[in-house]
Amino acid sequence: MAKSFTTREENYAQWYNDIVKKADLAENSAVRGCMVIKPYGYAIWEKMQSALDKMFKDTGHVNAYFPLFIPKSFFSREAHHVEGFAKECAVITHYRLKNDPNGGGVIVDPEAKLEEELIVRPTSETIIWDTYKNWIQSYRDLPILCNQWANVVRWEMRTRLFLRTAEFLWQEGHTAHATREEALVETAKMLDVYADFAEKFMAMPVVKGVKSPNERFAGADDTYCIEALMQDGKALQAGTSHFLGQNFAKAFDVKFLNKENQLEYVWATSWGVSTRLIGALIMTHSDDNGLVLPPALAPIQVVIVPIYKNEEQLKEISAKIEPLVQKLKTKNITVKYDDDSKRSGWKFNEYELKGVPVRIAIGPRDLENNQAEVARRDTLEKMTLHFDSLEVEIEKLLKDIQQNLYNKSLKFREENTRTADTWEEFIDILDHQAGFVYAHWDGTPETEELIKEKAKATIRCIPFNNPQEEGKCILTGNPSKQRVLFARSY
RNA sequence: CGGGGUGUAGCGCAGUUGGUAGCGCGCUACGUUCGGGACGUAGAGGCCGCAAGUUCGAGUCUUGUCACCCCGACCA
Repeated sequence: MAKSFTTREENYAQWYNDIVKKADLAENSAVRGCMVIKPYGYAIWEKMQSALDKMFKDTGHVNAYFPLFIPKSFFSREAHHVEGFAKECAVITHYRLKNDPNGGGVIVDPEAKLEEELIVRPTSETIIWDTYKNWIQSYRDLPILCNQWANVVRWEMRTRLFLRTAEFLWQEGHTAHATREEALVETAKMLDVYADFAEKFMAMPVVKGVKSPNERFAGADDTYCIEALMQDGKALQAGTSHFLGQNFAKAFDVKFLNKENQLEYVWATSWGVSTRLIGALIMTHSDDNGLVLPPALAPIQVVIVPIYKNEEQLKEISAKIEPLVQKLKTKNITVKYDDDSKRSGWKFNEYELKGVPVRIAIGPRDLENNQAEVARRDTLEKMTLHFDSLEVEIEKLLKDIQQNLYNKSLKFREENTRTADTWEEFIDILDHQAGFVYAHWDGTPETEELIKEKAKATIRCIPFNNPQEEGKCILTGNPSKQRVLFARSY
């Protein structure tokens, strides 16, 4: 493994790539900026999907699917939206190829030019609001609480596996409401869902807050977000929930008749999290031995490695293990019994690289004493347990690992959250300690922009329930009412 | 689009003053091993990114070209 994350040196990127590669999560594809998610990486995504999907259903949402292609004209209807996304859109101009009359290959048939170009969705607000227009006439049609699991394309200049790729997988919720208040409640509710998911499943503490106007989603009135701190001290936006006001309703002319028989524009929200969360998971927990997965999202929670010299011993161990595997399975614990012919030492390393939370090793010595060696991935501790107690102990251990990972990350975040009162202090922290910095800001977009330019740090969010305190802006010295959360970020 | 770098076996790399291609990992077979990435022996695997030029001869020199990577610009 490249280098300890605690050094926070510039080769953190190298270290990150190493983990992605060695844990067999993903690789760059032949298509520039696009990523191949390998089976093990995808299995983590599936765990995330199923947990999130259940949370969405529990809050009254349903799944639907909308087109991959969006007519160009839809985009220009919401001015801010088009401005925000125009620079990174993939555009479809033709619908046919033909044999090249001058040579072997095929060329785009110039006669097959589309009358109106199609955009490959970078996000689906426009196509969905064009659709919602037909679904909504009266207040009785509201609310609409839809989610879609989809892929989107944003033609980024520079990409990094999971964190920023040209195509990525995500879910996007799009809701329509009769009142502003109801839409605001929805926006906050879904942010809470994301925060719960991050903390309970990913074991990753997050700061909930609202984005400054500069950092707001293109087309939103407000953007709420969860911000997490990675082990190199950089912040990562892990999820967003947008209050879209009536912007899209107005752009797509979506009105409804209220109880008083008056026409009103519909209120909207949208919210999403993506495969970027896998990147967040890697950068939150991994150590120098590789990936560390929280049990709640680990595709394999327990791996059992037999240690044997010959077929006969293997048979003996397998017979002993079989009932344990069954028992763990009935407790909904995902177990892999790896009786592959690879050497045990090789397997130990392999499963550590892959972040499997618990490893059980069992050999002739253990058979004799009716015991097993149990190793936990988070602390790398090994213990010898009575074989008959394993079923109970493993279950406890998984819970304990989940909690320990959360506690560890929370402690890391707390130790790396600081306050700065002067510009010098602010820069010093960013340069030498990184992490989150609470500092006063005069509240103007111009100052925010200047700080970004000079310090390469952005306002990650203005936390909810942020304590109000008088102070002076670290850059301009103008009066400020509160500290906001700054960091350098991904 | 700027600045830098790299293209040689599946992967990671070496290749001297130009002389016709090698190492490590991995792979295959057999044997010995097996409690923290084992070892031995024998194998398989190459249009040296592509094209043109210089030369008796090019992985190596020249020119062109393509691709990828890193640093910026970009990133709701």
